[in-house]
Amino acid sequence: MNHPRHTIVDIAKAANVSKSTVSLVLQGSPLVNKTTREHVSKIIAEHSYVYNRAAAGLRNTKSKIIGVVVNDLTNPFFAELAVGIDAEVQDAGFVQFLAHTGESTTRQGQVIASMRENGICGLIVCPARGSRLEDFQPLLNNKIPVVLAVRTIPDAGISHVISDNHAGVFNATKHLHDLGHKRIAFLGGYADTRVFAERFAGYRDALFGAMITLDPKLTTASMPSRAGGVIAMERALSLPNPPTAAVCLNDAVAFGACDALRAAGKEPGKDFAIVGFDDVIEAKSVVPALTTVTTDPQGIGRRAAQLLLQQIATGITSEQIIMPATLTIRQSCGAK
Amino acid sequence: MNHPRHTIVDIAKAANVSKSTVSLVLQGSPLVNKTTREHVSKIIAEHSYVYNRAAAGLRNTKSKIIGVVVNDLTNPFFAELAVGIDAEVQDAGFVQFLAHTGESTTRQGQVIASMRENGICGLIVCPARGSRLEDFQPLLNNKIPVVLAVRTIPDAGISHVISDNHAGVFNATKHLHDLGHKRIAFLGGYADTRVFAERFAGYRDALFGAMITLDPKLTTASMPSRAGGVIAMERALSLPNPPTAAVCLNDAVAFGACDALRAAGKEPGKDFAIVGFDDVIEAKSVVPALTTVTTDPQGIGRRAAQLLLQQIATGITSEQIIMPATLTIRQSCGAK
DNA sequence: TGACAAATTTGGAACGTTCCAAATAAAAGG
DNA sequence: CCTTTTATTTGGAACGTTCCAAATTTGTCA
Repeated sequence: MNHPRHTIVDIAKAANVSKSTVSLVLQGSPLVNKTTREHVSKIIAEHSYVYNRAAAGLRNTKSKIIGVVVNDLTNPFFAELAVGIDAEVQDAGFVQFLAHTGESTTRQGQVIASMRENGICGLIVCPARGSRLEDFQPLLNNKIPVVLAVRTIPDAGISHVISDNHAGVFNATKHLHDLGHKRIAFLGGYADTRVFAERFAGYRDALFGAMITLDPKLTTASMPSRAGGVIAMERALSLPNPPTAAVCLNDAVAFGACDALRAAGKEPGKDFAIVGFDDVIEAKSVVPALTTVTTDPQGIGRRAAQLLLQQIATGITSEQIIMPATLTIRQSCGAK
Repeated sequence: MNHPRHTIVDIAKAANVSKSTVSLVLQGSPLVNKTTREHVSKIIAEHSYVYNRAAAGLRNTKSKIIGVVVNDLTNPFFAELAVGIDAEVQDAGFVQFLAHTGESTTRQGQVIASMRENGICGLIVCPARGSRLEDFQPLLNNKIPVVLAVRTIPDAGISHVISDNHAGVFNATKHLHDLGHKRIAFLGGYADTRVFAERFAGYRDALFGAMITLDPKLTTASMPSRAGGVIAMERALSLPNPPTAAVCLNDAVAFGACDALRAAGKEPGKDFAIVGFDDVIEAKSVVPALTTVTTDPQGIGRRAAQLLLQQIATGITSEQIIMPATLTIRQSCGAK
């Protein structure tokens, strides 16, 4: 039962044809005669021959391997994204190297280098915080397409697929205003990140549209995590004239904000309106269910993969795609 | 700025040495003179040369690529598992193909075949439901190590790393009994799966140890999902002599069971004790926080990767590893 | 300084494919 | 039946590396 690994030459010998013919059969070339093809195919199956793609790639440089680098697979949002990419990549007959960086740019550099040595023909990255254009320049210099997903790098001109942060937060803020709130906070995140800038702009513009002057005290930066949410909310509640509602940078911050509210004896959704961003899976099962901005991570993944595959096929043409982000109203905003 | 892709020969030419010397430098061989090494290294850096691992692999067959196949990346449990594998694999200087099967054995077959063509030297699989030994036989015939994670295939003798389902549920059941419960249900899952069999055995044996005769009516099979949990609990509650506590196949079922309890006007943790299995991330943040069996998916992943790497290095020796599963007591069981 | 040993460097074959140009076989046309 | 055309098949070079055996350089010691 222990078959040794066969090569195209073994098959050729067994089928009594030349290796070229076997190669042709493997590629499904129309040049080879029907009977020959059938005969050779049979031998191939019998020998449980395995095609060696690496060897093939040596001649014609276009591999069918793409690299996928994700900053945090543990986060359901990014896991969904990876699944979306995977689906598209598999359907196209490609295979993917997937690596997790845990927000480490060092790790990111290492895995990208390794993937390059292993001959990827394209790369999809959710860049780790602090990534710079230089981190991807070597790829681009070699005309290896790169697509950034979810996060982008300012002014780099690299293709990307991100969600509509501005519109999402704009609508979330507007919704809170429509519910009658006048003092709406913006909680969590750090101002030097792209995501913060875009979401904050949505908040600012919605307030402007509602004729509310922006009170800088109502914007509290913090880590974009649950712990950060606690801190941000505590600070907001301690203001002389505290807010009655808050838009949070993301769902994790929103959960933390709820924790802090309860600790202060307020019930989220009743005494205070909370909106998140991302619509992670817990959002709908938590109590009160979180009103949040829904993005479609699988969709972003699919789109990023499509974009990359297209660039691989037809050469590089940078393209920026913005995916819709819609408000999903649940209990935490207090809407009926 | 547009560097073409250089080869070892280009470097040799530029450095005025033979390609063999460059190869030696790349491998960090002690044979090459210090000055030469430095000179060549400099040229390599200047030319931003990228090593071609595929070409190298052509001669010495041992690639540094492993395949990872996961049935459902969307499930945080498996995402964590993937991260654990990833960490170990990266540290060992390997790179991984990762694919998601979505429980489709067809998809699984395709990706494994594809990975094989791409020259993986080992494979870690969380097999899709319904996987058979034959699905992995070709790999094994070629002496490519395979490690199953989380799920196993009966009597296949393939290496695996799973968690201690029996002990986990045994302790969970015992805990409920210690809290005074006499009628304890076992909810969710289908009897023809391995996981069900093992967890159910833990339940059965704990009851036996507590001198409680097993009432078959208290075991309700259903889909191992939240929806399945709802159905299973509804059925349990409709019994003439309903249970007062339940061990659920996994956390998803437990969440569904809570939904059904509330629908029936009972509060989980107060009027009814619930225990889950897996300790998914939501478990601790949900209300009431879920008492559940904690496994360490990252740890399982790491261990599986270690096992695989060891088998790759030293040849195949099948090994079965069982990782501990401990009870994490929170609110849903009603313990003080 | 010459002989020998040790250290370093080097061509070329090999790995499993593809692709080209050329060879061969089969079919068609006169 | 011979020539042309068309259909099929086929060696060999090439891809970028490694590894071996052999060549070359350097160092040591009498």
